[in-house]
Amino acid sequence: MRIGELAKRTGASERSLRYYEAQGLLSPSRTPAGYRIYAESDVDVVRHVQTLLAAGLNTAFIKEVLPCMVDTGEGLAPGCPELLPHLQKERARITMSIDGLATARTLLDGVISATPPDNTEYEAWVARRTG
Amino acid sequence: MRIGELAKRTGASERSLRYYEAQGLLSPSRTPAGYRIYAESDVDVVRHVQTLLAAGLNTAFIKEVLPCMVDTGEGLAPGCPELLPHLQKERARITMSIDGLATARTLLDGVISATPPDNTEYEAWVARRTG
DNA sequence: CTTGACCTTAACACCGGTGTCAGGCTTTAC
DNA sequence: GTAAAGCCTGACACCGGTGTTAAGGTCAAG
Repeated sequence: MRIGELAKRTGASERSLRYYEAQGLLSPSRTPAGYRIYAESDVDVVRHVQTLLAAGLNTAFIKEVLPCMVDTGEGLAPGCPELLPHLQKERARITMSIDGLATARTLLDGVISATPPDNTEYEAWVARRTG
Repeated sequence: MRIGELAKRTGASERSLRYYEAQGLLSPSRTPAGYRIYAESDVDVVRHVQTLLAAGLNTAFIKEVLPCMVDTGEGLAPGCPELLPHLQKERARITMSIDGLATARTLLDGVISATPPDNTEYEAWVARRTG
């Protein structure tokens, strides 16, 4: 498929897909005219990239990890031992991050539940905004 | 206390503390010479700021929320009704973010557990690095 | 008086993925 | 043949909190 379709199917912008390629995360083939042609499996690759990017991993590390995430149909391919330390560091960072987010959410919950049950003021505010 | 002590007690850099002030999150008093003097309660304020910043809220919104987080000793002060919609939006975003992080962690767990039990190569790599 | 720790403001730079625009080529549809 | 949609490369800008440095003021201790 071409870049437009991949963008639609993954939700990634064309800009991002080209960026991923520049970082070595994707290697689409090309038509004689230079158009990028992506394999069906690239849909999953992009999804993985999106997930890991959102989790704070950078493209350099994702590039190293991706080859270890090739699904051979029967589980994952044998992993990359030399990546293990960094892999575990990232995992720990993600866990810390989740904890921080949970703490922040609890903090917000406190504020939310402390909001006066009398929400006259809020309703007036909404009425003002929505005209 | 002065800025150096607050920095030590909160882990925030002096740079960050001055930035928070510039954004209206802190309003320390000043000595005649211009030194910032922080109240004891500012320690908690900074901790809240750190928590919310780490959760992706920006300083502009934190500035609005902070007054609603004044602990009156007996629970929180009555909240700010007009903030409720944004508050809930941020809460939802945090929850989405947690979900995304959990997904990423599961993905990494797959790679980690797919690493060959034979870690000869990794040990050799460690030996090489640690000399 | 001087040294050194601590403080002040101001300015510049960075990260790193993404938005966006310009100028131009290719393919598809009519 | 022509219009429209799609794709190409390249370049500039942004976010927004933080690091860092420069040039200087303040203050307690020796």
